[in-house]
Amino acid sequence: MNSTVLDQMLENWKTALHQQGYRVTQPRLQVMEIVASSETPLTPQDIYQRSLEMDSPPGIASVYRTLEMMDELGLIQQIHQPGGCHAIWPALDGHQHLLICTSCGKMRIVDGNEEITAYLSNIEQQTGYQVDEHWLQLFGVCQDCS
Amino acid sequence: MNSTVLDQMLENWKTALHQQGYRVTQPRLQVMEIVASSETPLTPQDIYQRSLEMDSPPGIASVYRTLEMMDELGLIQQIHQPGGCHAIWPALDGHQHLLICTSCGKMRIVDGNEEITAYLSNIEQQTGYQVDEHWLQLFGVCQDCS
DNA sequence: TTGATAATGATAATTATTATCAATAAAGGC
DNA sequence: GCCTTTATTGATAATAATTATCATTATCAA
Repeated sequence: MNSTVLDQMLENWKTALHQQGYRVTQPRLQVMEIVASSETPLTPQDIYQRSLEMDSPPGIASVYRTLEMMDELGLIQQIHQPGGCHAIWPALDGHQHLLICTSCGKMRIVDGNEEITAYLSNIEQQTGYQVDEHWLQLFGVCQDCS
Repeated sequence: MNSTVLDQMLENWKTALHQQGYRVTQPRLQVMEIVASSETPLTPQDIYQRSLEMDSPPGIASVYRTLEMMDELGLIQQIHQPGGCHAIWPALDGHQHLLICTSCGKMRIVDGNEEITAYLSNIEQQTGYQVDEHWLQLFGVCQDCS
């Protein structure tokens, strides 16, 4: 992310805060700058650690508060990585794609793996990456709940 | 998940433990039964809470230990839900699919959204669910790292 | 410049997870 | 079926992450 793009992103974010009636404060700017300029996804703790190298760094509580606000405004997204999260489900045969009802929590397996496999091959060719793993999870409302 | 399927799953899991030299203990069976019979993904804490209704429930440490073991054996998978995890990334325009290098952590956006959109329509028709949200994340090794 | 108040920092409280270690129970050999 | 070995457990301490509290501070509209 080059400097111009970064500046643009920060400007957009500041505008979003203003539009929603949030104050543009020093701690918020510091967190936003770290998030915008990172090459990799960062945890709140990562962000706090990096902020400590700045002059008068924000408190840890402000880091969390700023991230929560940015999430509400849709300025950031959460990235889910292997080894990260916590909910458990039996591993049935092979790789599966899950459809979770956001109302009742029920899950079901969806098929159509061939289409995804084809999609992944395309991606590998386009990017030169070797894709070892993928997650596809769908969230929606089941017939019982809608 | 009906009773026969559940029993079969528990049998398979017990066999897996034996084959890997793990003992089949009461606490492990209790955790496995809860996981196998649940209609929804459960957190370790959920599982612990449910276990408290059983006779001589396992300690919380055994719940974590059992889940860790089951994960190593591939008996369970982790489910990642909105609001759950912790790594942060700027939300760029619209919905995006992310390709993360498991070696250096770098991310890139992949395209091909049309294919995924078509796939999702199929799913909606097949299942009757209204799919509101989806996550597709790819993990692999980038050219620099391989 | 000032006043109202949103936001902050410091820190306490809460929650989740992992580590420790003496006591216990699973499983193979008899 | 009973021993013996030792993997596993439970209780709990330690660690880590997140959230809540509240007096003080800084933003920003007037």
